[in-house]
Amino acid sequence: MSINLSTRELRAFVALAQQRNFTRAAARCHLSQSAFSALIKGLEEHVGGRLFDRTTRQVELTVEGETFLHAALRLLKDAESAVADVRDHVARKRGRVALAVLPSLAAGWLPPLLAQFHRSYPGIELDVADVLSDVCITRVRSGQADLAIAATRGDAPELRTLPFCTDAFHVVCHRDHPLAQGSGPVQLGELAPYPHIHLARSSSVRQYVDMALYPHTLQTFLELEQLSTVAAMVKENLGVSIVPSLTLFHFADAHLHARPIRAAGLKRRLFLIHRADRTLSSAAQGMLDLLMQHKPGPIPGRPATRKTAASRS
Amino acid sequence: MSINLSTRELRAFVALAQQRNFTRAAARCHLSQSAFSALIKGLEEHVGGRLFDRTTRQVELTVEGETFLHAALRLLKDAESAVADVRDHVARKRGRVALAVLPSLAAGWLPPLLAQFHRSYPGIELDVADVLSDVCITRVRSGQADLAIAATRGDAPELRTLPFCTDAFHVVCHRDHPLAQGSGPVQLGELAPYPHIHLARSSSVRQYVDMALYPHTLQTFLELEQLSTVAAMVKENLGVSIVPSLTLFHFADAHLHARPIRAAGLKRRLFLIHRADRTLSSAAQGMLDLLMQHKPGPIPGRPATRKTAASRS
DNA sequence: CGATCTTACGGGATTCGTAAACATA
DNA sequence: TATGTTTACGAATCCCGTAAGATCG
Repeated sequence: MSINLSTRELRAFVALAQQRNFTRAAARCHLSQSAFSALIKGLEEHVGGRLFDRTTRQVELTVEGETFLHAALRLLKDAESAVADVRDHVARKRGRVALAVLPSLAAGWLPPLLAQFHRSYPGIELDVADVLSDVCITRVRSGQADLAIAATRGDAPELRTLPFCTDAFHVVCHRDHPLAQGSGPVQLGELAPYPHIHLARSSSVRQYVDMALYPHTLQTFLELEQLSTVAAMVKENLGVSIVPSLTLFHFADAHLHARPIRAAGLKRRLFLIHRADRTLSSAAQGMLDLLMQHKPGPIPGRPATRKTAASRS
Repeated sequence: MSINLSTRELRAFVALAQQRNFTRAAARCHLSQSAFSALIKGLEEHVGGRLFDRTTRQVELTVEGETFLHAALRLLKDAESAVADVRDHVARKRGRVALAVLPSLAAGWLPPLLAQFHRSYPGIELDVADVLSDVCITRVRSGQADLAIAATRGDAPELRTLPFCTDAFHVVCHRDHPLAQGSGPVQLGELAPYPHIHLARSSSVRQYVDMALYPHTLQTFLELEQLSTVAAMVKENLGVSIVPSLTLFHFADAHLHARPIRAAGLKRRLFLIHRADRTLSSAAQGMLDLLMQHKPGPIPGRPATRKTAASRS
């Protein structure tokens, strides 16, 4: 019933249809003329009818062969492009990688890495969602993202969570603020007296700080959505703000001052998350390798140089 | 470089992609599990990358495999339909036959045969050109028609001409005309005294008659294009007309009378013509067989019953 | 430990190439 | 007769199935 048909047969058929000569077509297929003849004969039996009219002097397509020629050409083209597609994807000449990354990393640390990735694999489409941790994880679970970098572990069984890096906190203030006197680390307790400006959406920062200060609390003066707004407010000396060290690039301004906070355990851990039940595409694996090689170092804004690559076998 | 890919491999791939289990997929392909495993392995080497992630417990498509699955499904469908196309054409379930037939035959003798052909092969499209001999032959030479029935031989080397039948001539006149006295054959000489109505376009008739009468000639009274007009004129008793016997059905009328003409060599020969350098399509061969089996007999309007079939091996 | 995929290996079918037979212009 | 296709046949290759090995849950 359902027959077997190979691209070799199709190529032989097309060669003969074009050359109209067994000997030349056989040579083009790197076959002896007799093997080629047998191959065509077999193909004709497969498809169930003669495809060529042949005398010793002339080889011509039959009407049926002519209709088959069109199909054969298209099949060959499609088959070759299908295989080329797979090869291109494996070779990272084509493909797509979708990332879900915390906004703090997405704006500061990620861009140069994406640029590097794009230089290496210019054919790969990139899709970055700069979203908060739980959305990052949701995206990976649903398959919308291949990789996520989030501040929480992915606890679903189908997810794999790799420790990525740790992020400390800095306090930022106006250069005229009392805290701007020194440039070294400050104790968390020193911050209590001052009005604070918080980033509402990244409530995880708030939780970390509250936990570390307990039973003391900070004076919340203002809650904002955007880090850049926080920076503007601090620049007006309306208060100080505790921010993840990786977001300090938002506060690179002559009127602002930043100091690291020294407090036991006051740091957040970031994780790289992907699905465990589906291997990463070749392109996504390449992205993972690159990200792991360039984890943010302990000093924000200065990439670590030691290699901690995880490579596919 | 260019690889070999067979529908067997594709079917195996699709089976595994759907079953996600080597053992079951192997069974579906009527293969041992080990042979199936090797086949998939070979396919993966062919396309140049892993298509499945497999542990002993789970078999899943890789991202690359998923893109390949779409292509594989389409390739299989196309390949099967291509083969089915050829088989349908060979089995005369589909196809097309183009005929070029003299108008005399096309209107009277051909229609019931086409009806019979269509009953036998309802999927075959038919194209009939009712044109004069030289156009018939031109159409076959140019490939516009598969078969022609014409009054002249096709003398080009790429044409094959089969004797088809001979056609005598009748004289038709009004029932009140002197010639209507008898019903048996008339001598050609008996016609000379009467004014004649000729069919201008089928000048071959004229040539035959002139040749047979030489050195005498007929009194040409009127030249017309359409046989039906000739019939109408004769019905008004404006003259008599010599027409090929096969066209007598145009003159089946109570007011008209027809008598065969007896004259040595006064008959035209009809030929069936097709290209010799291209075999007929299966459908056209079927048509040829049918036509040859039902050649018009010596008495017009009554199909011959003896079989003179020419069959393909 | 059980289910499942992979590897090893002998036997069998397929396919190849050389050479002779055959066909057509 | 010369060119080109088909047939014949031994040899190499490929593919299949059985059985043992490896791996994951």
